Amino acid sequence: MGTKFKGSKEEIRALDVFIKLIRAADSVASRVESHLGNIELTVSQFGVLEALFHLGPLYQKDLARKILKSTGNITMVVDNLEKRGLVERIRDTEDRRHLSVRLTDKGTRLIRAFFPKHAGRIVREMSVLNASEQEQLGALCKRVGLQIGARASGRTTDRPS
Amino acid sequence: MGTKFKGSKEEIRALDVFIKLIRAADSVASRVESHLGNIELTVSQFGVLEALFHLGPLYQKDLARKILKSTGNITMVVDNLEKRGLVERIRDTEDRRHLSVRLTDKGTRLIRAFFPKHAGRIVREMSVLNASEQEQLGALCKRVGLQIGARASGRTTDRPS
DNA sequence: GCTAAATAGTTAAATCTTAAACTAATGATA
DNA sequence: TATCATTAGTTTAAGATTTAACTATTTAGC
Repeated sequence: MGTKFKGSKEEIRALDVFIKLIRAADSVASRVESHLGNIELTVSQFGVLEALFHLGPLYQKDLARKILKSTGNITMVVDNLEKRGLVERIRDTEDRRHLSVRLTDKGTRLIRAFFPKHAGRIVREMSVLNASEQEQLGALCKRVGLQIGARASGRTTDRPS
Repeated sequence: MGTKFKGSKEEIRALDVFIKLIRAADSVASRVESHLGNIELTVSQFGVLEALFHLGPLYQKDLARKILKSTGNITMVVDNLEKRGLVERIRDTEDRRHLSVRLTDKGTRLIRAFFPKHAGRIVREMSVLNASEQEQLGALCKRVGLQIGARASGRTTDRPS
């Protein structure tokens, strides 16, 4: 990237990788997510539907951790999905503090019809790398992401698994 | 990650790399940027100061491309930096549509004093990988980020360089 | 059983962000 | 020069996000 920073070899290398990592993620994500507008979903809304689709009903707390957003934000995201009849909240009878969020039939139909296109986009994005390169990238990302002493990812209490 | 998605080997691999890439970038960025609050700068504000520090005066258009934000957003970011006396706008006499943004002395002192700490954080983040691993990661990120047919990164007309 | 601490979720205020409409300036073309 | 298209930047409206304060509920210790 164009950064004309003068520092040690080590610094230059680290800064260069950092910016490439950030830009790659941003660029891939925005291409993959650019079609969400077609079904009137924000990235967060889609993330919630996707999580519920693959994992089944989840508490809002767990949704927040999954999509890397604050619990305050989840309240609004789920509100908006609920207004459109795509998900419903169910108060847990065991522990009444918990709200379980689950897909309605309408929500299930939407995500089931749409997810394959989404997955296809991701496959296409990643296809510039062959299988072994993809695995290398995944492994390296996992290591820098996990980082010893990693803090809350800026939000809530996310801990990449 | 916990995604219980059932698909082809290829799909599973691509989705897995995708989520690892997004999460790594998010997690590293939020740790590196978490200290910006100490000097009362947002991520975008810091990005502008850093770009001006390393590249010299830039037009707002170029700043937008550099920090991956819309030109509308740059107007506000530069407004806020200008209010604090960290940057100044200079109308280009050749082409009066352009506004050149440059660091004031105060802005230069701030970024000069602060940047080394920032760079240190990045070096520390990346130090879980050795030099050759860092270079591998950088090269792989560059390839997926550039992607053939890459569109606007969601904003304006950014094209990772 | 009470009380204190912890947890899940909501609300409100502040900020950031974008998209789209708009203004101003430039360039191209006749 | 008159007109049309393009470009840089600003403004506005709508929405997303976070933090912190708040409510409701549960758990643990006494």
